Amino acid sequence: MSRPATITDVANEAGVSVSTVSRHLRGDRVRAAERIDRVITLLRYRPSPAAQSLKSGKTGAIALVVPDVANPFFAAVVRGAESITSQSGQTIFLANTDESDDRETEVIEDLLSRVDGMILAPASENNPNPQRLADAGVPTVLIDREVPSTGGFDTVLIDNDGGARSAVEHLLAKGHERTATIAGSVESTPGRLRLEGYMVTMAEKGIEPPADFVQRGGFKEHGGYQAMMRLLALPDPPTAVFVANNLMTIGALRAIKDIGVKIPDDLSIIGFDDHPFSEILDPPLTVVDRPMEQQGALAMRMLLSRMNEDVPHRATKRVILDTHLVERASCGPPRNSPMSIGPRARGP
Amino acid sequence: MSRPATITDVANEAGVSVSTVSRHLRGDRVRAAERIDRVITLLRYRPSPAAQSLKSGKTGAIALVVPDVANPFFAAVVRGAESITSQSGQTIFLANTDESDDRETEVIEDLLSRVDGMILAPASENNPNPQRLADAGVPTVLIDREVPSTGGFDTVLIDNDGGARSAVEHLLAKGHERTATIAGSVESTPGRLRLEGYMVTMAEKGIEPPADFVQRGGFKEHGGYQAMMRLLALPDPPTAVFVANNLMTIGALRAIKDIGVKIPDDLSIIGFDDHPFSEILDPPLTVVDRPMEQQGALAMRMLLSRMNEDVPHRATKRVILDTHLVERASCGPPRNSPMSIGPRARGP
DNA sequence: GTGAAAGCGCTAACAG
DNA sequence: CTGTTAGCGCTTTCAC
Repeated sequence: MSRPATITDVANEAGVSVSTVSRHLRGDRVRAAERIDRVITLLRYRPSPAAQSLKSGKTGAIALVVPDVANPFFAAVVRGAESITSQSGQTIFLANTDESDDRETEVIEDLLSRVDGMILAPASENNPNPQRLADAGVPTVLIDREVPSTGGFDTVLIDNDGGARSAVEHLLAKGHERTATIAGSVESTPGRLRLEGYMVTMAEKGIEPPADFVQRGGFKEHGGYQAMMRLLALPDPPTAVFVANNLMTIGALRAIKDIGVKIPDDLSIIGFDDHPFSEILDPPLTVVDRPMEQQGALAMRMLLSRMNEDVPHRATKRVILDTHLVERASCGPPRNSPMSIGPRARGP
Repeated sequence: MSRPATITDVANEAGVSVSTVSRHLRGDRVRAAERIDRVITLLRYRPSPAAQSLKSGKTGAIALVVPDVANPFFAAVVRGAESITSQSGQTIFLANTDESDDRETEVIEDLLSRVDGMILAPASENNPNPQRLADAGVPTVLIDREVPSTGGFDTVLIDNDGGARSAVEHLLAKGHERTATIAGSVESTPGRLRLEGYMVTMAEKGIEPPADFVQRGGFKEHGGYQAMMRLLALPDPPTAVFVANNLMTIGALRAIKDIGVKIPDDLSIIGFDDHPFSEILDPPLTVVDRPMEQQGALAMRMLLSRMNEDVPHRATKRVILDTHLVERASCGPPRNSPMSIGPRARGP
């Protein structure tokens, strides 16, 4: 518990110079290798990251900045990213922005000079933070969300539009002309694109949903609850709802339970992002799923290769992963529709 | 995007010495204050954390090391801890150990010299990592889990034993002599104590559960699934199960669904740790809950005060937070029991 | 109030 | 292969 040993302590104790110790540490062959190793363990020597990075300009760390660590999607992204770095010897610093641009600014300012690279899921699209990173020369890859105004970032997205489309088409195919949506934060890429996917798909079928059928939920459970409550209170409520993310879906389902609406008889519901509990709900939840860990792993691979680059300005990569529909049992035909005749039908 | 500005650049540009700039930055009154500020923004100057900590020995960062960021409990702990640091100007580095001692060792070795303090939920109780931190002189507070062998840490626990007891007593009160448990990792504090709570409470009622009634689930969803499958495959299965954490409960419920067992008619189930989805399950899940964010906030407060300490060896604090039972509808009387007579009874 | 200068622990020339 | 030495950017005496 005394003062931590420095490289000088090791050198003295081993009877060599600091450069020899340093070389040995970096992998060069040295005569005193064994002796140095012995002294290192004896003294519990650990190189000081501060000194190393002051000298080298490298920190050996990567930041992973996400809006919500508690969201199972981002937890999966973290797992995916970690699975890649475990090879590379880089440390990951995880940070949470709570879906707030301001918090994100703070976090980034703080991490900026402590890391060699950053994976960022920006809280919103019109947000100067990624540009800040670019200005500071920190290699950055954007994940799940992009910032159109300031190009030049490698990005790993999913097909939000296509995912939303497949969800809405699924509902439409069951006969739900009265399909509503609970959108996330439309300032963010997934929020905007999933809403767009809903609107466009509806329009293609010649349906113009009433304004009330588009509710905002802000990506959090509470927002999903409120939004569903508003939908259910409508004089002429929807027969189906597309909820644009996992957390909001939990909230929406709570509202549905509180009101006593029956799924799928009274209301069909489809979520975005799968979750282990989707299967154990009653009825099991139909969702749009996507390769979450893969998204994290890919982003990390892209970042690593970007960081190891000699020429800093290679062309920008933008990859879009596919979603797929996992059909379970939360979507049925609307009540009173011709399609609802059958064992499940209950109406007059 | 050129070389980041240093304090020397600022000093030159402002026409003062570096020490004046440094003093201004640290809050001293300086004549050139305004001019310096202007130059700082002009040059986008940011002090280098590496240089600062090399000089001062402080890093301005705190590590929060948990076994599983994806577990909603730890996500809540993170939120709680962040709510405290946002005042203190410290950065939080979050790290994941995946419930593995070895991974934890790596992570800690890596973070050791990058932070001023650490909040750690050790993967297991017989694990040298906390001792490693103590040896290195890093102020540490343990959360949720302790390491009995090496005392001397401030610790924030919950009443695992009492929580388990209340769960088992709840089941017993409904008439379930045949109560089984799905335990977490018994190498960890909560795993060990919750199992102990189960055993002791059963014993007090004069019940000795068959060996098969104690299943290990390792705190992950998959383990809970497997464990419940084994329980359900028993020639004489339990009528109630106490599952020792949230993730395993999801797995257990999946197994129950797969097999087609009905809750609570065929089987009662009680979980540990509440979750938003507990309410939307059918039937809603009865659980033992605890103040999660508070646990994180408290740990951070204790760490901060420990870090600001002059005398390094104040007496160790150990706080234990209470749990409470949230009764919903997943526990009923056992089938065929006298208590099951009533509207819910279905047996012969 | 201010500036000059030493030095935190390490790496990377540069000489041997 | 090895040792000497000059900083990396910053804080902090120490003198003014």
